[in-house]
Amino acid sequence: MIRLGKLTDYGLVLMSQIARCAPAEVHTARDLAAQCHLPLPTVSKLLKKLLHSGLLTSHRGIKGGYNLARESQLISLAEIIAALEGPLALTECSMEITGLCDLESLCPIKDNQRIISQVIRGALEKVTLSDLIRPMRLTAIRDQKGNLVPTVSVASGRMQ
Amino acid sequence: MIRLGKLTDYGLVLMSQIARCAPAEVHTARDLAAQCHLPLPTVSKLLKKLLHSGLLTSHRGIKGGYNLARESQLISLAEIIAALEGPLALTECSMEITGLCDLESLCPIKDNQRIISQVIRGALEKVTLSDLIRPMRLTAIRDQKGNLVPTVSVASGRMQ
DNA sequence: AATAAAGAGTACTAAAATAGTACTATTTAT
DNA sequence: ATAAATAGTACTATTTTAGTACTCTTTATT
Repeated sequence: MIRLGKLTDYGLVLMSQIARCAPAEVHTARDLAAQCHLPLPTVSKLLKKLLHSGLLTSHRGIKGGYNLARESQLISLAEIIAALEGPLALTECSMEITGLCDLESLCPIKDNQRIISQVIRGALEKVTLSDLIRPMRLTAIRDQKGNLVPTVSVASGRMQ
Repeated sequence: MIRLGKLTDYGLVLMSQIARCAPAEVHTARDLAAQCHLPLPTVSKLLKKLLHSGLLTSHRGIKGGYNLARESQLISLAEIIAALEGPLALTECSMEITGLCDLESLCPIKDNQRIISQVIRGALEKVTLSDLIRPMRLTAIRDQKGNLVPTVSVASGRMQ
């Protein structure tokens, strides 16, 4: 329904993996790639992006690595997704094609995008990285078929 | 931040255009294309999808056209977006690549996707088509720079 | 009954964004 | 001094998306 892109997904996995460990522990790109079963170059690329967005800190050289810039309760999904998806890509409507919009005084596409983005961002800002990893460890339950299912009660409970 | 795709955007514009008119009025694909400044084949394609999802009704033959299947207050953005984006595309993780997930008992990608989809869907279900068109007509305000900005107060007010 | 206007359905093509890879430079603890 | 790590850039292939064309079926009007 909403496309997040593989890379964004990978990024969330990486952030979760870091968040699950001790706060002081640093993580090399190589270790994270192995733990998450992802290709190393891709992991490096993602970690750099997350670093530039201020969600991670890094230490270079031997014994270097990455770590969370803040506690996991203070990092929202909105931030992580925004860091990886880039700033909301405006449609080309917002530029020079002004001659087309003669009937409406306001461009409806622009407004729709703005409203929807705001709604989604509002929802994602209320869910933190710690919410994302908590149900996986504590509140996983089994459904009728016996499959483990993480209860979303924590995340969705905060929404309303 | 969240990619909706041009076609989904167009679809929202079409639905809004229909919703703005009198409830009994039928709309041909040709008229909608002209009113929204969109190519006719694309509009046809979108209207068919919306029809199949039960959001529109259609009448064939001359004097035919499309109309909303329900009142605009009863159509949520989640429905429209789901109709146009297709069902949430599961990542390939959910299938036969089971050998990779030996360390974790639960696939973290799957869980993330499920949680995020649920959060976003929950937010979009609370916003209706009538919310989408209302701020454009009634509560548009001007910001510091004098630009018209639709107030999202209606939509975001319903969220919490 | 004929006709024209509308939707219904299918298949194909082109373009753009995404994902992935490779390579080089720089930093730093041992 | 060296090895291990991050930092940065550029390139390529694949996939998805967007767009188009064509044919069939239905139906109000004349």
